[in-house]
Amino acid sequence: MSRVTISDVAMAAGVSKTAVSFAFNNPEKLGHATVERVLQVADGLGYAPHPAARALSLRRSGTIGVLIPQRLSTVFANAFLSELLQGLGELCEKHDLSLLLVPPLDGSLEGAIRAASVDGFVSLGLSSNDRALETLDRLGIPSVLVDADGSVNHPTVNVDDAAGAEAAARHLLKLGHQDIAVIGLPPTRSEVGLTPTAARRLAGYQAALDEAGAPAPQLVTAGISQAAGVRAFEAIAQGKRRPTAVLAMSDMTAIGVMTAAIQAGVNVPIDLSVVGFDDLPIAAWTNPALTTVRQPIVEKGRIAARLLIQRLQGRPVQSPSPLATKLIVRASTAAPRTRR
Amino acid sequence: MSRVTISDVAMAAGVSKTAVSFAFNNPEKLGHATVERVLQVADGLGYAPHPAARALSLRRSGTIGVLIPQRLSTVFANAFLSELLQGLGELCEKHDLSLLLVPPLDGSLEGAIRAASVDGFVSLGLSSNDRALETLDRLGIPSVLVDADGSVNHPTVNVDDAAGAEAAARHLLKLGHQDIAVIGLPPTRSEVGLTPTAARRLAGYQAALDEAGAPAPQLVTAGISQAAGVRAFEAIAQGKRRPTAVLAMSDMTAIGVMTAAIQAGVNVPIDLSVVGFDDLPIAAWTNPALTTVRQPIVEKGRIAARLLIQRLQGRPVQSPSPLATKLIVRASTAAPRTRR
DNA sequence: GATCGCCCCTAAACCGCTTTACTAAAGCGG
DNA sequence: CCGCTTTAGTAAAGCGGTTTAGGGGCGATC
Repeated sequence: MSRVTISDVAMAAGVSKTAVSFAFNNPEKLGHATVERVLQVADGLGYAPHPAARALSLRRSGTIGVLIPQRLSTVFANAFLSELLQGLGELCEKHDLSLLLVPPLDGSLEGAIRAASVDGFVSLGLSSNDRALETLDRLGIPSVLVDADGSVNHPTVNVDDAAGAEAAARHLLKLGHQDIAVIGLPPTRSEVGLTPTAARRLAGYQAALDEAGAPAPQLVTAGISQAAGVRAFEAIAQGKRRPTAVLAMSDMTAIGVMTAAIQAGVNVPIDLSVVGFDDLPIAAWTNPALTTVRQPIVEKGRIAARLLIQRLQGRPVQSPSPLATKLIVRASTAAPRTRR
Repeated sequence: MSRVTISDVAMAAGVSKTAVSFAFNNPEKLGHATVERVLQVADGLGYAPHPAARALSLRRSGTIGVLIPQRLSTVFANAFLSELLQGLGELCEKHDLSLLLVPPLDGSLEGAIRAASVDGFVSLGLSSNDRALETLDRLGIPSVLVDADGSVNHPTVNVDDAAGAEAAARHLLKLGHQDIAVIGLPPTRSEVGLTPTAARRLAGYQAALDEAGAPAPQLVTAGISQAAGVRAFEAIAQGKRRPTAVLAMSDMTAIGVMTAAIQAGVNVPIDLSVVGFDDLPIAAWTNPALTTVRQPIVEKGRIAARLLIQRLQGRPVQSPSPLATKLIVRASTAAPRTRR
């Protein structure tokens, strides 16, 4: 009782395999009556072409992979990926493509890449020296990079992280903050360095602080989860000089910091200002509502998908210029309580 | 400059294709030296077995599909799927499986099912009369159902929706509410009726109301997005008799209702109590924090993945009993302002 | 009446891998 | 030195589709 194959249909309809294939894919090559009959028989038998066989023969799978440098349980705890998938999904559905989530396999992204039956990849947060990129190139799989370094080989979709970060830092400086802590994103995997986005945001913060002659910020690294933010707050709170403001590179981390701060009796924003990054939907709903840097994540997904689809169709593509970011001031930031 | 195949490696290493295959998959069948040499050559050439060819030959793809009855852009606007994917992802990564997102193709789930190269499906929200289920059966693809009707053919993972809903309604009744509106989930696709979860929750609400002898609730149907919640509030507000409380079947919808209510100058919870369903992380962060029914979504994903993996390994599985739900009382519910 | 062209349809090659069945050579006990 | 078991490797047959090249029939053309 194994699967119905094309041969079964051919036999039952009294035609060749070719005819069956044509009936589905090139009906104009066959007489009208034959097409009808074949389709009828196929339907009766419950025939569906085997996707892997089809992919092998056609040299395309109708699937695009989303290369995710972290474990799914980690990355789905942050709505960033959900937003991106909304954008990707929109375009993919329009072009009858499926999305394959490709996280590291046994810790190795390269292994996961090799094993994935996809026509192309949308890769997240890869730095240009990542070996995964090399693997993609060697296998010749078309790829579009999101949140990456500039790459010569691949179209890349980025936002203006530096400008956004700079605006965030300026906002705090203008409010009068001097003691600022920065909560950075960790490297996504042990073997690679700072994430491209993290590097750019850090540079943005730094540029604003330098320009204002502010002291170097305390730098803590934390994951992208709320729990990581809680730990980051604890790390900061232990320091000898308590900052009056925190710049976080992710909304979820910022929320974790707020949670922990409020829990510890610290008033946000009076005693501690907090700024996030991303402007996820939840940012508008926290209490106090989160001041953060908005980046158009859904749009990023749409653009990435569009570029990849264009590449798959053989059309030339070029990277768009970085998308604009925008500081959204809400209630989690205020002037520090006292300036001495 | 096409892809390096197993033949290329065989030729370069001076052995047969069989030997190359063995070197990767059954090294013990070959001399140690040969294995070494083949692997060396393969690595030098940048060889990776073609996934589709492998899938065709092995009759397994190493991928499990997540059957999603709605468009990705819709469904990812609600954190439910993210949570579920955390659970699914956890188990899948452990077993070296990838996840393929399978939304309807041109509106047809069945078409999407046929086209997906997967070893099994985790299907969301399918009612037992859904034609998609029939398709799954005919193709003989192992499946596990989540949030479905009880099914004889497939293991099913459910939560105790009715009890959760009943608890939510009781909570409102105990506070003194009599005029209650229910915001139901819409059918996921036009051709099917009420979602199984929606039906069970509705039954739960109804049971509590009947028991208390409360009047029949006003019933509005709205999507699972915040925007849908906003529209639902507007629909309710237009009615002649304004309810003092709202039971929503989804947190996002509930949040939309709160947004719209507050926007319209209605005080939540004083003038309007709102109860959600799911207890997504965001529910704790809204202002006021949302009273809602907690269901263990991540755990649901874990269990579904575990069951499916067991089925794929040929081990017998049986549906677990429905997982417990729990009413989480926060700040969005209170006694109605005045009882006449 | 032979030739051509057109319409339908098919045989067979191919996509790239796995695996069964088999062979040649080596090892070994008697 | 012979027959028997291992060892090390191979040829070929799948897996289930698509596609190229071509064959048979038949009406139109010359």
